[in-house]
Order: sequence, then C-alpha cells, then structure tokens
Amino acid sequence: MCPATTSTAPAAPSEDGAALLAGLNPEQAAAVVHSGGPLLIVAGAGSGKTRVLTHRIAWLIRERAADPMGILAITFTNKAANEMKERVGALVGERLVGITRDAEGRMRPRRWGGMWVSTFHAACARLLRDEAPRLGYDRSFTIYDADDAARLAGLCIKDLGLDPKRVTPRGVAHAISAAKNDLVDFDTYALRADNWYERQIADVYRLYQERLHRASAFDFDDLLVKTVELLQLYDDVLAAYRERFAHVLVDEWQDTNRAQYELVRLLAREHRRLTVVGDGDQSIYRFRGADVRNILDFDKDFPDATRITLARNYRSTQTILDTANAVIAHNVGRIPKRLWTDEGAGAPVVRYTADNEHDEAAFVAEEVSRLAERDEVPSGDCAVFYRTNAQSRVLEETCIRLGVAYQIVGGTRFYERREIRDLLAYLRVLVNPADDVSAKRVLNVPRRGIGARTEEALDLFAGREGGSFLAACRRAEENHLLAPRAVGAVTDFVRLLDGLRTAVDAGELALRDIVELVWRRTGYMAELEAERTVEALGRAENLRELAGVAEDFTSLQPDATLGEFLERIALVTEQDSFDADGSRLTLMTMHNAKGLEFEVVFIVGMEDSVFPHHRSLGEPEELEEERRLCYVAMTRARRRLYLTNAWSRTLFGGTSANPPSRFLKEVPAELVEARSADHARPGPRAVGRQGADDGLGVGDRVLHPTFGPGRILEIGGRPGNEEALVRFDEYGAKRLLLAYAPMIRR
DNA sequence: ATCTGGAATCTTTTT
DNA sequence: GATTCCAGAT
Repeated sequence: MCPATTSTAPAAPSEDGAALLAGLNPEQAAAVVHSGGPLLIVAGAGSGKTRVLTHRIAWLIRERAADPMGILAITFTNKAANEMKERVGALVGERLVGITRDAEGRMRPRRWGGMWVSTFHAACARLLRDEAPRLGYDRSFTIYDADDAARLAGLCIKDLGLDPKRVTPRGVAHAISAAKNDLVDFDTYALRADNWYERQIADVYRLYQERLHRASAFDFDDLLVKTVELLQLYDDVLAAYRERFAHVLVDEWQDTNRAQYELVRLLAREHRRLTVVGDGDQSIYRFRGADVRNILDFDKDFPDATRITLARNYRSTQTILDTANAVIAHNVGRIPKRLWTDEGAGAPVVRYTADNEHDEAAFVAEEVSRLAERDEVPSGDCAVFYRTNAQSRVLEETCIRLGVAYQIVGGTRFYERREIRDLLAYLRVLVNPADDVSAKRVLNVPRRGIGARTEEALDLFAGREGGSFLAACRRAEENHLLAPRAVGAVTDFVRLLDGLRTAVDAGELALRDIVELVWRRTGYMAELEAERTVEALGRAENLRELAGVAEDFTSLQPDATLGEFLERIALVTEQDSFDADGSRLTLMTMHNAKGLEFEVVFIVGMEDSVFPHHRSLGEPEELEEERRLCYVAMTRARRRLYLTNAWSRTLFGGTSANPPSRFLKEVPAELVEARSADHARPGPRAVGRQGADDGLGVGDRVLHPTFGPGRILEIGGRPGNEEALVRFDEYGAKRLLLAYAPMIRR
C-alpha cells in the first residue's frame, strides 16, 4: 500500500538474506529490511506481522551483523515470546538466540546470553533483579499481584483510620494502579487531587508505596515504573542499557501504556533503532491504561519515523474481513484501513437468534459436533468467544451434557486459588522475610490460635520498632501486649519458618521437595485431607499440581532458585498455558482471544448491554473500545464466523431481555445467512428488567423474592449505580442496588 | 479464637 | 449466582 521509501537497504542482499525475503509481499519485505530511523508497522489482523517481526530480527542478525544479545523484543505474552524466539531460532540458528533443548527436545530458556524476548513486565523484572539495590530494594524482591496490592491497600486504609466502606481496598488499588500506569507518583497525585476521595487516595498511595519499599516488594505496575525511575535517575545505568539494547522492537504497540512508552523512549531515543508493530483497531486494553495515542501520535514523537501499513490478510475469507471492516468503520477515532485478501469470499456469516442462553449454548455445541461429524472442521479448530467470564458456565454445562470436549482459557486462574496463594505466601516469606503481606497471610493459616488481637499487637510493635512484621514475631516475648499463650503460638510460628528456611538453605531440596515440605510441616495438606469434603480434596489436588509445576520448572531450568520460580509464577498469564489442542473446543473471553486464530469462531451473547457491555453504553470512547473488541474477535476466524444472541438471558442472578447488539446491525445483510435451529421454538418471553430506561421508578409497587411486596420511596446514588429505597410491607424499609436487586414491578 | 448462617456486595475485560 | 462480610453464638 505505501512502501517504505526512506529505507537505505543495501542494493543487493546476500543469498542468505534473499531467502529471508522469499514469500513476503512488498510491504512486508520493506518492513523487514528497513534501516535508518524508527519504524512503525501498522499491521492489520492476520497480515503476517509475527512473520515480519521474526524475519526482521533474523535480517538484523544475518545481514546487519547485529549481536543477538543486543536485541530487545517485547511481546504481549510469555507464550508469544517463546514462539518468537523459536521462530527466529529456526531462521538464524538456535544457538545464536540462546535456545537450548533438553533430551526430549523441549525448549529450555537459558539464563544468560541470547536475545531478550519477553513481556515488558518480565524484562523489567529481569532488569530489576540486577539493579534493585540502586533503588534501595533487595535483589530478592517480591512481586505483588493485584490481590496482594489490594491487601496492602487495605492495611494502609486501616492504619490511616479511613472508613473502609467509602475507601475500599480494591478501589484504592485500582486508582493507584491507574496513576502508576500514567507515571503519576504520589506527590503529583496529591497535588492534582481536587476532591475528598482523591485526597484520601493520595494519603493511602503514599503509605502504600512506603510499605512496598519496606517489604522490598514491587507491585505489578512498579516493575515498569521503577525501571523507568531507575533509568531516569542514573545516567550510567541508562547509558549501559542503551548501549546494550542496540535494537528495540515492540509488538502490540497499541496496548502499551504511558510507563511502557516512556521506557521505550528512554532506551531508543538516542540510537532510534526502534521498531513498533501495532494496529489501532485492535487496542482493547484502555481500561488497563493502554493509550491509543501511543500509536496515533507515534509520528509526532518520532517525526522521522517510517510508516508501513500491512493490510493484506492471509488468514480469513473476504466475507469475514468485510464483516469486520464494516463494523470497525463505525469508529470515529481511527486511521482508515481496509483489510483484503485474494482467498475468495467463502461461506456467509451465520446469524442465530436463540430463545435464551441455554438454547444459544445448545446451538453452538450442536453446530460444533455437526462440523466435526461431517469431517469439515475438527472441534479443536473451533472457538467460542464471550464478553464476560460469567457467560462460560452455561456453555460448559451444555458441552458436558451434549458430550462436546472443551477446554476453557481464563476464568478463575490456578494461581489465584486460595490454597495456592497460601502456599506461595510461605515460599515468599522464605525468600523475602520483609514481605509483610505474605507473612500476615500465613500467620494463622492453617489455624494455630493466632487471632486479630495478636496480629494487631504484633503490628503495633513492628510499627514502633520500625522492623518487619516477621521481626516483630521473632521478638514476641518482648511484646507486653501479648498474652503468654499468644507468645507461645507466635514463637512456634517463627520456629516453623526458621525450620523451613534452614531446610531450603541447605540447598539439597528440589523445588518440588520444598513445596511438599511446606505443606507437610505446616500441616496444611493434613488439614485438607482430614476434612474429607469434595472441595477440600480438590484443593489438595491443586497443591499437588503446584508441586508438579515446580518439577516441570526444574526440568526446564535445572539450576532454578526458589526466587526464580516465584518470579516465573508471578509473571505467567493464562494465555501462556493455552495450547491449541487438536481435539477440544476452546472457550475464552474475547480479550484472551487476542493474537490467536481458529478455523471457526462463535461470538455469543451479541446483545446490547452484554456486548457491548452495559457499562460502555453511555460512553462513546468506551463503546469504540467495545467495537474494537468485536473487530478483534471477528478477525480471529479463518473460514467461518457465527454470531449469536439470545432474546432473554439470565446473568448475575437476574433475567433480562436485551435487544440484539448494535454491532449486529453494522454487519451488511448480504454477508449474513440467518439460521434457525431444528430445536428452535418460541419460548416464553422473559419478564424482567430491561436496562436502565425501562427501569423502576419512584412510587412503583414491586415484588422481591425475599422481602415480598413493597413500594419504591426514592431512587438515588450515582448514575449507573442507582440505589432504591423500598418500603416492604412486611420487612420495612431497605436500600437496594437497582441494577442487582431481583425486583419486578407488579 | 473460631464457627455459623444470613445478608450484603458485586462482576467487564487482565499484563 | 457466587463469593465475601459480619454479627452473634460457642
């Protein structure tokens, strides 16, 4: 479309180099060989951008004699990183990029040498392992995830004596995270705070950051923020990394936030050997701080940048592309771009309108079976995408009932399970005794008779002495606030940890043995097994799986330390464990679908207020993001695309009838074939809430399943979160959230 | 200190 | 609907 002209590519590539360009279209080839200044590759969905990136890296190594050690490539997931490393390895030789393999041929990441290919977070964590002392953090720092961050925020709220009802841990953690994504420190935040709530947050933010530092812990955002801080603060460090990373390449540029942008700018500002790849139409992480402007404004920040657009699609049929093109064309804030292919029109898009979510799930499951039976498409090449995780349950149940094998990606994640977090918290305390959040987590888990009063007394002591929580435990007998029995219990706890640490420090134990030792010595496993409930046995099973994960990790990285294991766990994502399995249908959220592709894609729940999500309906910017999400989802499909909606749907404990998604109306009718399933039958129209417009009003008589009949006296609260004051005939006045209360008008 | 059951709370999406 | 929270009992 618009080939790079500023490139100063060598007149004739070597024979070797020519092979790298074979099979590439002119734009792709131009992107591969480009040299001289920053390069922005606008890569439409399915335009072969991974191929371009890998070939470009190979080109740099082979034709430009770039040192693989001097290449920093940033990907969106660890899985993508490994794939990229492997693909580059296949082009230039695995030894060059730092891949080694074990006896079974599995890729084994080498700790030293080779290219840096990883996510932003993993790269920063790796960098900080070396440089943390400069910032006054221990090298064995802990990484706090969202849950830990909320816990810590909760502790800070408590210590500041704020009302946890008005200033919630999660709310604060979210606000702090948003600030950090934007590189706003607590001083700046405090200055900008112009209302009561923000001033409270500012106070918590300050204390929160102090606590993190004392615990030698970085939260997720800190990995980025502190790396930026490090590079801004120390010229010699910046110079060293600039020199080291002679080439910087970033994938999924449209989903970078301010902190990531700044990091890239710092590293590449001088040498300007920067390649970014992205597609503004696929920006779907605004809520996480991604700034679309990073891609829209790239030319402003790097005026000498070359822009190459890849619009030729190698994945989907023209029908699917036309569908996606038509939908995304409704967005105002975008650079126009039209995907095309010469693969032909292919099958029409199938529309199915279900009675309810059960009918919808049955349609999907039956269609998947039918495609498999007719040998058209194996189930493993089909995927179902939904907007929210809550929608997966009915799909799962239906698949089980109809005997369709499936795998689910996302949802409640393994590492978020309580028992896993408990055990990891023990491991974290062993590695980093200053980690107060983890220490408090395990203080009384399993129960050992240490309650809230004891914890408070220990906290006070720690605050007075300025030491860690664990240090306060260690000096329990000096603590006058503690009853003798509590002193005994706390001392036992300290002994337990010391015993574990001695065993670990001896260096004889494999990671797996350490995991087992923890659950044995703490009595955690014994307690679960004694409980004999299905749930407890499941938890026990999960712990064993964690031991298995530890063993796998050791086999990939034989000399791995406990700290490295923990870091790995902190940075893996759900996507990383996804393995397209040839035989099973895949279920996942649309967000998780990013970067993947399937022969057949079902997008379910295409109703206004499910998708687009109701929280986006009033906000034009949010709605555009939903539309981009729709575009991402549609362009995952290679051959067939199904779009389904349901007349009525029970979600979050309430049934509602939502109109078909506005995105459906944006699909040209001539591309669509409506399908009515054999089992289709007119179902009873559900009586229920119809979104805010059709909502209840003051004076309405209502019926509540628990409180019975009543009358609405007033409606107040924040928009979108209205609260109704209802006087129930038998139960008196209650305040209920309008959006969630299962009330109907009568 | 811990257990319990009923009530309140909340749900986008996640590196 | 499912988890989390909290008061009151043990």
